[in-house]
Amino acid sequence: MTAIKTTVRIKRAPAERRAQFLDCAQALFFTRGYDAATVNDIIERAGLSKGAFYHYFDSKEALLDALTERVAAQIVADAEAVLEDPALDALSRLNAFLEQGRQWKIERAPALKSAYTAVLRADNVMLNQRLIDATARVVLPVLTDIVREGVREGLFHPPSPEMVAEILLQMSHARMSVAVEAMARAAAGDLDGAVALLESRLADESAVVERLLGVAPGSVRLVEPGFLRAMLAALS
Amino acid sequence: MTAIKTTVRIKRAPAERRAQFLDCAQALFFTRGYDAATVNDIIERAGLSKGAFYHYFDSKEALLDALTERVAAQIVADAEAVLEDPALDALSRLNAFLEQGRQWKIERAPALKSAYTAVLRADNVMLNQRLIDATARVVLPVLTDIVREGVREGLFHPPSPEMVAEILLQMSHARMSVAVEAMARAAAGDLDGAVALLESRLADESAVVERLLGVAPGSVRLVEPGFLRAMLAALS
DNA sequence: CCCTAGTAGACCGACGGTCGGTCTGCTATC
DNA sequence: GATAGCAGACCGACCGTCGGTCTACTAGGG
Repeated sequence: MTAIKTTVRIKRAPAERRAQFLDCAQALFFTRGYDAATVNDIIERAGLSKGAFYHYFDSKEALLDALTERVAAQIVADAEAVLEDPALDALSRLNAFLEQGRQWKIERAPALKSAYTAVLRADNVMLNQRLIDATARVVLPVLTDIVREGVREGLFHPPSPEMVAEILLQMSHARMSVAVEAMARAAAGDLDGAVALLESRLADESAVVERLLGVAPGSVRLVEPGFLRAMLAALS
Repeated sequence: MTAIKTTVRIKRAPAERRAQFLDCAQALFFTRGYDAATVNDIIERAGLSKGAFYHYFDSKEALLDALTERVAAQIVADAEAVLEDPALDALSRLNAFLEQGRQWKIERAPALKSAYTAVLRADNVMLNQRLIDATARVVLPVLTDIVREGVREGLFHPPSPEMVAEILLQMSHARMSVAVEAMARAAAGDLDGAVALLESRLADESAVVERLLGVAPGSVRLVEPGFLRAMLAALS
């Protein structure tokens, strides 16, 4: 009846296929957004079928979970060296961890702008929330440990280590919208304004963290001289 | 062919109809969730038609916006007396504002439990985010003003008034999940554990705020003796 | 040692059901 | 009779399902 279409079939290692779907989904989710990117879009980009998709993932949402999980796992993997180094005291470890984050941003600078704006779009809350949750699950324990370590070492004097770690993380999430605003300004030609905006935000954050940890001003390095300008210039 | 059904038509003031939709949607969104509650569910509950729905709202999302806007507006309206009272200094105003929040919770205690759990469900991120955004838009300026006022009065010494206000708000949002956990414990019979959990959380938050504002411990009243126990007992 | 029947599971794509949204036209009111 | 308010049949897009196909591998007979 219906003509049987014989398509070329290439078989690959399952893990590879999964990754292939995840890669395509990531690209689409971070540009069009989670809702706007349909399963058909994903399979088209992957050059695979509906059947293949649902062979590897129970649902579109399950794919999102797998994706955010992968991102979160990458973060701790990158930071492992810093987190395990026994030579560091708590403050150095915290600063090294923050530096790691800056490094991470430099490496993926090209993708960052579209990712940030995509994630913050009103119709893309799902992706944003899942990313926040997934990263929080892995980063929050790490931060809490560092703060507790600092307390043991007598370096930090926070009212509550857990709350301070939580606030540190929340501030970095809230910072995204400021970063988007800054990138917009930079794109509009106002590089100085953009730098100033983010710099003052980060200065405020630093002051808050230092106050909470009970350390001297300037101890916590949220911002590195020149970093913001280089970053914002590269992104516009 | 199909028999024409003549339904009784009741004419009402447009604002009233709008409110009717909003009421029904609110009830459904806070129980089933935003995605799960379909437009058909809403119009069925309201006893009205698709045509009526799309006569008053451009889309389902527009309805959500209107709903969150209404909630946010209610919050400032309730708090206006406290916010305008010129007799209060900044610390008293802050405490009065927090007390107002507690009062608000007592009044709507019956709906709170289901609302909290519904809002925090993974598949209900949209509702949660819109509520947070809408309330932030109205509450953040208010909090920032109070903190700035305290600085002028020489009562507060924050590293950054804006950041402190932001943190205050974020903590209260993050608190929701702790509250849900506490309500679960209370429902499981462990009222003491539930009270202890929330009490320690609020103590930590108070300590953080006091440290940030540079005021004496005990100055900020996030928790009132007996309030938590009464609340949790009523909810389980 | 090769050849082949048998099997697991990777992969296909038409189809179903649901849901947000549109459109035509009726109806009560002025 | 004109018009705003409203009814509900209808549309298209989407997610997820399902019967089935095709490839790679394995086991056992020649």
